[in-house]
Formats: sequence, structure tokens, C-alpha cells
Amino acid sequence: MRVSREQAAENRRRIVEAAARLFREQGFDGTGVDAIMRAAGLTHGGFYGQFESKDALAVEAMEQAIDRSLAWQEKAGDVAALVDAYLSPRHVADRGGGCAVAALAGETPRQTPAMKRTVTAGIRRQIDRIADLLKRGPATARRRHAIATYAGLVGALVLARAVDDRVLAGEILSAARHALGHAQRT
Amino acid sequence: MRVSREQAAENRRRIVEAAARLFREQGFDGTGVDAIMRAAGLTHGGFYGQFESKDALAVEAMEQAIDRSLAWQEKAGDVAALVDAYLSPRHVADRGGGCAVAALAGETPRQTPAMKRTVTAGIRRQIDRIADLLKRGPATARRRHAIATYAGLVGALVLARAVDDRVLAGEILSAARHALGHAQRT
DNA sequence: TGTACATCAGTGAACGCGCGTTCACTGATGTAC
DNA sequence: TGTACATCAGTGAACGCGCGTTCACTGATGTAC
Repeated sequence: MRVSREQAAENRRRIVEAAARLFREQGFDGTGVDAIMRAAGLTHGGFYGQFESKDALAVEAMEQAIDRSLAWQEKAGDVAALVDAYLSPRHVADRGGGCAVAALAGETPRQTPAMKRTVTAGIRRQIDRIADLLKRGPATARRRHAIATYAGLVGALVLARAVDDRVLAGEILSAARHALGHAQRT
Repeated sequence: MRVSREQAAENRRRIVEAAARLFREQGFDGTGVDAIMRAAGLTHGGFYGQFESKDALAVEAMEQAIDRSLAWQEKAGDVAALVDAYLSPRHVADRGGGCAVAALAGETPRQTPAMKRTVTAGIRRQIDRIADLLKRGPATARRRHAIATYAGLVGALVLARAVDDRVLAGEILSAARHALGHAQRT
């Protein structure tokens, strides 16, 4: 049953969307082509008409997730706002819709070189974005500060998600918020 | 071919050792029972004489990796020494022998409740250990500071490993070392 | 101390299952006239 | 504008493979006398 070109393009978009969410929620290994296609409202057989392989889709999904994250951050006017949004309980709970680096960076060593390149580029853009938000100091210090801030954000989110105790998770978030929110003044 | 009780106990130890290394290197999903048994010098069939399941072994391997990490850290006399050791290129490269939380925390949401408990306990002990090393300030501030430090360490290690550019990886390590090494003075 | 037998750690083939991928087919879409 | 046919997006069964797990078997170890 053929489908219009617009419909096919729309289906492709839905596949990438579903993949970006499922990969972040359950990891690359933990998410099957079958599950992605079902989430997109299709059957798994049609997958290879749209994508060369699961790995190729993974790269595309990762790129999309990173783009969305950065676009979302455009709303943050300063580092404190970005830190607050990143270290919110909402972000901890929304693994599937949140930071792709925090959700998937741990699995990248086992991924394609293309995936590593995509992740590296995403991390670079994220660092630049934070450095832009820092108003004070020379460029090299701002960049160094941006990197340390991003590391603190990713680490705190990963730890808060790894822990099975909401109180401890909250403590991790608030400790990191305190350290990173005030760091701008040092 | 039966084997002496000491030999059997020794074999069991080797299985846990191999699992602790392989899980950190390749993840839980990425490491098969077969690969673990081969790394321990045995065949895969004997696995279930020693362990109830792959998940049960994973918990034991995680516990061992965390214990070893903390024992190793006993050598560090202050936070600066711990930060330097944690954020060394050597630790970045030695994923299989390094921090189990940084290597595997991203996969824990998909693991057994027992695994989550083990990881949570490990994170708690790690935070306490860092807080003990902090000399200055009241207990609550020390704890908050310890959490932020640990988050910074884990995040920087994860980012440095995710990146396919050694220069950027080095930059991440040194930025975090700078931020966390000097943080004690604030 | 030596012998006979029960025990059981480890072997290797086999299992059921889900995975990524392929393929013959379907039938609506797009195109040529 | 209408008709006839080629195209091709999507279907669903099937593939080979590796996984976690099971099991009948082996033969050295441990034990009872």
C-alpha cells in the first residue's frame, strides 16, 4: 500500500522522533527497530526503505535530540536559568525528552565512529553555548568555566537518575545547583 | 571433570573479576555470559552452577568494582589528590578498571532493583568519602560540596570519554581539575 | 593407608527467543498519454 | 479531464545469528569403610 510522498516524509520524521525518545529512555542496545517502528505507527519491515541501518538512524536521532536541546536552551538568558532548568526534577524524570549526552554518552564508546563524531560536535556546541552565556572574564577563562559547568550538570543529572532515592536525588540536584549557580561569581 | 573446592572458589572469584571489567568496558547489554566465562578461562555452561543469573552476577561485580574504587581512594590524603587521580588520562583510558558509577550509571535505569540499590549505596559511600576529605566548614556545607565535587568528577570523566578528540578530552579534564581542585578554597 | 563409591564443578550441545535485516508481495500514488 | 500503467511505501513472513539459560554427561575430588 503505497503512500503519498508527503505522508512518507512525515512517517520518516515520526520514526526519527520516536527513535530519539526511545534511545534516550532505554539506550541504543535496549531499543529495537521493531519498537521504534511500532512507536511511529508502522510495521518494522518498512524500516529499510527509509534508513540504511539502525546505526544510521541512531546518528540521525542523536543529531535531532541535540539540536532540540540547544534550541530549547535559547530561552535561557543566563547560566543560572540554564542550570535551574537542567537540574530540575522534571529533567531527571524526562530522560526520553532530555539531554541526549547525559542519557547516552556512556554508551557511545560502543557506537559507530559517525556517532562519536556527532556526540563530540554536540558537546562542543553545548560548551560554546554556555561560554556565550558567561559575561565575565577573558575568553579562555569563560571557556574553561563553561566546560566545568557542563561537566557538573551532566554528572549531577546522571547521579540523580542513577539513585533510587528521591531525597538523595533532590540533594544531588540542589548541591549542584548551589555550586554551579554561584560559580559565576568566583 | 570435577575440581577442588579451593579451585572452584578461585574460579568464582575470577568470573566476578572478569565481569567487573567487561561490564565497565562494554556495558551490561554489551557483555555476554559467554564472553565473561571465556575471559575467566572457563566454558559458559558452568556459569549457572556458580550464579543464579547474569543479573545476579552483575550486582556482585558492581559491588566489587565499587569496593575496589573506594579502597584505592584510601591512598588519597586530600580532595586535590583524589581529583587529580580521577581526572587523569589514565582513568579516561582505563574504563574497565575505573569508576563503576561513571562507566555504568547511565545503564542502571534498565537494571534490576537490586542493582539500583547497590549503585545508590555506592554513590552514598563515595559522597561520604569525599566529605571526609574536606576539612573546612560545617558538616552540611561539606556534604553539599562533596556532592557537587563528585558530580563534577563523574560528568567530566563521562564527557572526556564520549569525545573522539584527545585535545578536547584533555581540555575537559583540565577545566574540571581547575574548578574542583580550587573549589575547596571557596 | 588403601579401596570403592558418591558427589558435583565444569563441559559442550541444545533450547527458545528476540534481534537486525531481507524479500516477495500489495495496492494506492504518480505519470504518460 | 479521464484512462492505463509503472512506481514504490509499507506489509508481514522469513532469514541467520547471538543471547541467556538448561541439561545429560564426564571424570576428578571428597568421603566412608
